Amino acid sequence: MSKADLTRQFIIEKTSNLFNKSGYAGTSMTDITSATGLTKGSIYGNFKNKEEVAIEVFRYNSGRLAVKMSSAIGSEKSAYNQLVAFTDFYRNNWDSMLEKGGCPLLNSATEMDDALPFMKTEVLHSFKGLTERITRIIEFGIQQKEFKENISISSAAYASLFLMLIEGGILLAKTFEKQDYLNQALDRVLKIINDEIVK
Amino acid sequence: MSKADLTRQFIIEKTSNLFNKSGYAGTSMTDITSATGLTKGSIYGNFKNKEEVAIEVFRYNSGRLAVKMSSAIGSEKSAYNQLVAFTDFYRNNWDSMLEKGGCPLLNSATEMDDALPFMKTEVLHSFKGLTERITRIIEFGIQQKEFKENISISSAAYASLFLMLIEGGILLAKTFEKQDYLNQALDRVLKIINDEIVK
DNA sequence: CCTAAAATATACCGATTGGTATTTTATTTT
DNA sequence: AAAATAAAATACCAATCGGTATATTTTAGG
Repeated sequence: MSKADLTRQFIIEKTSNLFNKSGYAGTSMTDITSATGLTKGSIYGNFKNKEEVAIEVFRYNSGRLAVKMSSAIGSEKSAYNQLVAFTDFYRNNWDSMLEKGGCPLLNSATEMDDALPFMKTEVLHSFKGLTERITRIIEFGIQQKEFKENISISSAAYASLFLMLIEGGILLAKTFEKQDYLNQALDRVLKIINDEIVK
Repeated sequence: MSKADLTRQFIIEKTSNLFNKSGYAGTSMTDITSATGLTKGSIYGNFKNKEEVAIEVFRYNSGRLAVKMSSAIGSEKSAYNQLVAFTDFYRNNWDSMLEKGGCPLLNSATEMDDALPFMKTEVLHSFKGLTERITRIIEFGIQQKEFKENISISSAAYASLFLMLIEGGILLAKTFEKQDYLNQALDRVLKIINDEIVK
């Protein structure tokens, strides 16, 4: 890893919470310099503009989420336990997610889709990655005869349904400052799994 | 209605989509003047600052949502039909909501809770109003012997669950540009009503 | 119709915005 | 250690930011 790459990574990490909390429009170059302790010349020596920093920060935030989730799910063998680990991931990491400014997918998606199209592709890609991951677990469970053969909606539909519930739960938990809302969403996800998917 | 009040209302209406789409940080005073055709002097003659415009715009946006929903629900007599009307409201008004920049509650809640606390109270109040409205319908249904006496979670818990599903559905529908996601969330709300609430 | 008041427009303010050219400082390579 | 190269700091840019004081226009009352 070259010095330049190291500094790039340093800038990304130091501003990751900043962008997630204040958004793209709400984060200034001065905010970035004070968060990193570097000067503007250094930032622009490593990134071509503010957009590029924001994109890399989003990739970092959503990437880290994906990695942490993978390690939580990966240790489980059965499809059922993988889905439980998926919900537990949100349950156990809520405090950490909250202090980082909440779910980067939710935050970026709401800011980007209207005014700032430059990151839409990134956000879309992250959402797809997450739903596909859950979809594959369900399909794996079906294949392993662990789950019903004829689930009433498609695996992908269940995956997106879970994501909606969880993102909605995050929204309310953050707004009302009560994790209970997220837990309620997660409990509902588990109920659906038990009632409709598990044999 | 005085001239001043009229102009205030005019400014609010003309900038309502602007704030909902670009957010508070992403909307400048110049944006406001071009959207209204008025000058800065006129804006500041009617509002004390940008914050006040944003607050009034949010009140207008969430208020209109509440009014339109009330008129959709209000014509129904039974609690069940009121809940169906509630879901149909989102189904039928999706296009309109989309071109206004999406759900103002979702948009404002995500931007406000970290960086801009001045509007948190407003957003919270709107969320509470919405959940209380649904809670009352469920309680009314129970009272009318239309719904089960012993629902498995509280009326308020069902109400917030529905809201999570719908806001999550809106998020995905907007991100993927497919109303199907919202419809899926709404179908799930109806399924829960039929399976767990209706006698 | 004239006058007082209210509302809007004009012109401006200092501060901050994103971004760049240039100089200074670190880091490699020879 | 000297020379070449890369990276970071300084100093600056025009443009825009939110906001205000003042002048002009519009409205309302007698």
